[in-house]
Order: sequence, then structure tokens, then C-alpha cells
Amino acid sequence: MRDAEITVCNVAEAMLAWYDRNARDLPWRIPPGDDTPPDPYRVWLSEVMLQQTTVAAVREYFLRFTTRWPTVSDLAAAPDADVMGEWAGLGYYARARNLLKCARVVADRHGGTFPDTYDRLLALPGIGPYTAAAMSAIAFGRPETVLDGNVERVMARLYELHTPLPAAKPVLHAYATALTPRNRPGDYAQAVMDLGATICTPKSPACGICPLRDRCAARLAGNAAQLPKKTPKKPKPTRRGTIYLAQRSDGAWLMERRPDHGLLGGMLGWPGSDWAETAQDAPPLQADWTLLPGEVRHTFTHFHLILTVMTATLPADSAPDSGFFLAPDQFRPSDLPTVMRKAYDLARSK
DNA sequence: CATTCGTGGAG
DNA sequence: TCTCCAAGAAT
Repeated sequence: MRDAEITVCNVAEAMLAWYDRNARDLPWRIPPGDDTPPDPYRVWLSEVMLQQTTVAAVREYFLRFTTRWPTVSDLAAAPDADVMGEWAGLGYYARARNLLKCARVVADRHGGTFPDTYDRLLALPGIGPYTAAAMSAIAFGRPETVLDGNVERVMARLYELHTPLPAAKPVLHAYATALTPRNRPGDYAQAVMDLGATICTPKSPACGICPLRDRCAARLAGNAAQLPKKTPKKPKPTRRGTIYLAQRSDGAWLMERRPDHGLLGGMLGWPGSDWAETAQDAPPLQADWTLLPGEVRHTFTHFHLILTVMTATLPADSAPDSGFFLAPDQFRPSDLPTVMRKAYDLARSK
């Protein structure tokens, strides 16, 4: 029993010592040793952006968001379209919708101050078990246990757990909880995630320079790169569709706001057909449509998409059956999700 | 517990 | 070209 406690204690100490020397410089991070109090708004925003998204992709979005909306109340007061447009390209757009919902709850019902406990954070839109734990630890110094993909990998290797994910999650969480220190829990959480991102990587982990190399069961067994095991994924089907880019003679584009739920929910887009196994026509209005040479290829989380693009020029008095016309000075291609921007780029290149 | 939900970089 | 996968949440 005494040995186990010493081992547990040493893991956290080894991780914090490693973090003190190797912490990456990130825009949302307070460096170890810096006693500046963390801003819960910035911790929250970064954690939501980092959900299933790489540090490299998040960096510039985080800087733009915090420059444009320095506080949660600023964000809460922003028009929906502005926030969705700023999020465009980052993916998983339900995050942006929930981000706004959460900001408005915090601004309207909490006086602009985030709650500081795991349970109350968990109750907010877009904050799940991981983000509630990360905010508790990083923003509020509480010894909560974070379990993200990095921590899962580090724990599976440290304890050489061969049970495949996601079934292994409860056991991995128990391992992670046993290691979480009362001291500097925020730095510790970031240390384990940094380790997973830079040393204990999925494919070829750098075990030789790992601060836990002497006590990692998988490293000792020589199978670190084979862990964690995962249940195999389904193959992605291919769907097809047609998308319509119409520009009025005054330059205005015919566009639509996608419904809040479902794929690309809440985002700006071009009108078009459903996306199904076989392509189909669904022009938004009667016009002299021209088939654009080429096609748009895009891969979502669970299917490949091939889009045929049609273009048309419409008379100045044209009125849409659905959607709306967006004047050229109000149309920013950067407001589009990537698949819609690809269609725009294809049309513009002709 | 399984499915839905983006994107871009790495290998 | 193709698969994997990254600081997950909601349903």
C-alpha cells in the first residue's frame, strides 16, 4: 500500500517537473511559475475549440475570438451570424451554437461569471465531462481528473491495458483519478495532455525521452505503440448531390442559413439538393443553369461527398423562393464552412 | 452503448 | 490516395 502511494505521488511529481521544463507556449496558457490568475473565459473558449481539434488549427481562431470578444459578456452580445462566421472552417459547428448559448447563460444568469464547480459547469451547454474537469482544474485549481484522448493513451500505456476503447474508458478514468495530485492540478492536467501530444504520441512514441519511461508497463513490455487498442471503425460511404451558385446582376448571391440541427447546422451555405447515394437535381429557382466543369470533393466525419456545381446569373428583380440574397459587400467567403467555400472557389476559378 | 458531427495534417 | 486521428458533446 505504501509503495503504491509513493508510486502515485512520484508520477505526478515527475509530470510536473517535466512540465516545468517543457510546457509549450500556447496563447491560452499561463506558463508554469507565472502566478497570473487564469481567466475562466479564455480557459473555457480554448477548451471548447480544442475539442477534437488540433492545437495548430485552434491557435489563430482563439486569437481572433479573444480580440473581437474579450469577455464572455462581449461574446454573449454578439449576433449569431457573426459568431458562426468567425467559427467557419473550424468544424463541429454545434460547438459554436452551444458556445453562444453558454455565453448567454453565463452573462444573463450568472452575471458574467462562470460557475467554479464541476457539476455546475457540466450543466452548461457544450460543456461535457472533459471540459468541466479541465475548467475546474485549470481555471479554478480543483483536483478534478481530465480524461481526453491523450490521457486515455498515456494511462493505457502506463498500465498496459489491452481492453479496447471505448469500453476501457471507466478503467482508464479510475487510473487517471488515482494519479491526479491535490497540488497544481491544472498544470498536471496540461502536463499529461502535453505529454500525450508531444511524446506519448499515437504511432511512434518517443519512449526514450519520456519522464515516465521507467514506470511505464507498456514501454517495459515493448508494446507502447500498439496501445490503446480501439474497436474498428465503419467504412465511409460516398454521397452525391448538386449545389447551386446564383448571382444576381447586381452582384448579390443567393444563399441560405442552414437549420440549427444537423450537418453544418446554423452555417451559411449555398442552396442545393439532399446528399444521398445517387445525385439529384433541386434547383432553388427557375434559371438558365450551367453545369460547372469539375466537382467538389469533401470528406466529413462519416461520409465522402461529391458535389456537382451549377451556376446561373439572375435578373435584378429576381426574388428567392427560399433563402435570401446577400450583397457582395456583405459576403465574406471566410464565413463559409469548408465544403461551401470549395464550391465557391471552384466557381470563381472558371 | 452507438451514432452524429468537420477539418486539415501526418504518415 | 487513403487512413488515422486531435484537449468530446449531444442525442
